[in-house]
Amino acid sequence: MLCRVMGEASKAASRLERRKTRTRQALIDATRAFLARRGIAEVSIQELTDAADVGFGSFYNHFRSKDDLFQAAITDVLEELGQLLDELTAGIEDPAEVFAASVRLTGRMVDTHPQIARILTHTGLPYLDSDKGLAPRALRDIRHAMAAGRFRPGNPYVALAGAGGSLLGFLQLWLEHPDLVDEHSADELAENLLRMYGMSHEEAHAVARRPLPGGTRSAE
Amino acid sequence: MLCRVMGEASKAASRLERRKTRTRQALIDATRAFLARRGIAEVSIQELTDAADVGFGSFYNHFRSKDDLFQAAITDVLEELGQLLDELTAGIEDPAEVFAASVRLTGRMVDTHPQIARILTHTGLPYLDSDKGLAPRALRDIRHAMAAGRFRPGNPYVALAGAGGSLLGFLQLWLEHPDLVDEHSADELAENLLRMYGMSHEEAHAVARRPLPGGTRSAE
DNA sequence: CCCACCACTGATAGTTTCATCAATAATGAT
DNA sequence: ATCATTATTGATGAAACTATCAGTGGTGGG
Repeated sequence: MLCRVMGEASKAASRLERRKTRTRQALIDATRAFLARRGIAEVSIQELTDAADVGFGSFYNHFRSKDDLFQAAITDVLEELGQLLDELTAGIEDPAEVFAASVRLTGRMVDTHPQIARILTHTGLPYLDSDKGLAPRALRDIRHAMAAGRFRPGNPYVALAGAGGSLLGFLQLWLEHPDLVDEHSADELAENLLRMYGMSHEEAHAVARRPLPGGTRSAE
Repeated sequence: MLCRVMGEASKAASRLERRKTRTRQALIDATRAFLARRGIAEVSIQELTDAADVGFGSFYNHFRSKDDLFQAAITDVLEELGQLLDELTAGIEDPAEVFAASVRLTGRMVDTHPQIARILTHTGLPYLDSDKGLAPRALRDIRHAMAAGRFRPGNPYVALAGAGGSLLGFLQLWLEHPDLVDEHSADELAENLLRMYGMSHEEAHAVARRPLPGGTRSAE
């Protein structure tokens, strides 16, 4: 309590704090892996701590309950994804194209980040209205595009629910039936959504086929 | 094994068979109630049999596992809902309107059948490609409308995933934020989807505002 | 009326999961 | 080097859940 000189000001309250953060993140990461495989709640705390290579007792140092950990893990995924999309679309001027590119990139995640895609289909629906992660960003993009006169949906929340739900449905379809769908289908989905928001066929087609930024690949 | 005279031919293999069906349905109904409240799997078999007012041991006479029962309950819901929609839209000629009316009626279920709406948001996504329930009916409607030249989506499966996902997203939105949405929003959603499928603004608006069939109300 | 049959029932044993806690190890200041 | 502080750890007892099974009761044919 006496050392307030450099402890917090420097970066990350020196070591002890970092150790704490590290085990916490280990638990979250392990949980993310499980969330991708099975749905929620079908895993014991023991399995999670084992997978995280952490003592069983450590769990209760960081989380009140299993649900608490699940929530943290999901928030973690959504926030990471949201930031990734923000970075990738940072250079795009047309707000409608920002939206379309976000949809196309997220749709492609079945290919690029299958783990995250599975987490989304297993747990995404209740987070369509979350104030963190993807939802607020999508709402922001929709509003930008509305302000720019490119979109004319009625209720923007209905528009958001429609887009988010469509995306989840698309991911689910691709994951379960890879034969019916490919990566260009994600472009088609984006085009569909642009039409839904009031754009003409031609305009929607053009915007949804522009070159995509960044080709970040990873198997998570 | 000797009496095949009137046993099966009459109606429902006389009493013993009916008793069996009754307890089975009691379990399914109780499970439906739980599915509406919490998500899947957060309930013990004991709770289910208690709620169904059935002996604990009876469970294993009818279902192999809890998951088995959940599946049966969900199928039960979806099938009932599908048949209801079929009945209500039976008199509509225009296939595009059949589709729109189905969407509008399902969207309104937050108001008319909140229990079923909750089951859909909790468990619906994985059933978007099921061969029973709503999905095959929606696909049928989409194909009818395509054949009639009223819809021009690209891949009909992408179209289906988009519509189903949008609906689930809408239900979720309404359930969690009743202040942002009302029953007319369901019409707006249908209109959005019609535009997504290639209809013009005017046409979509007209079709999505035609009078709805049947006003079946029930609190389930 | 009696008997064979079938679904129903709840107690039980065996397993799994949870939350706690006292002991241990790591950290950082003196 | 020493010590107070704090995170980590795995063992432990309690609680919950599952699957089974021997017994009960309703059903329908003889």
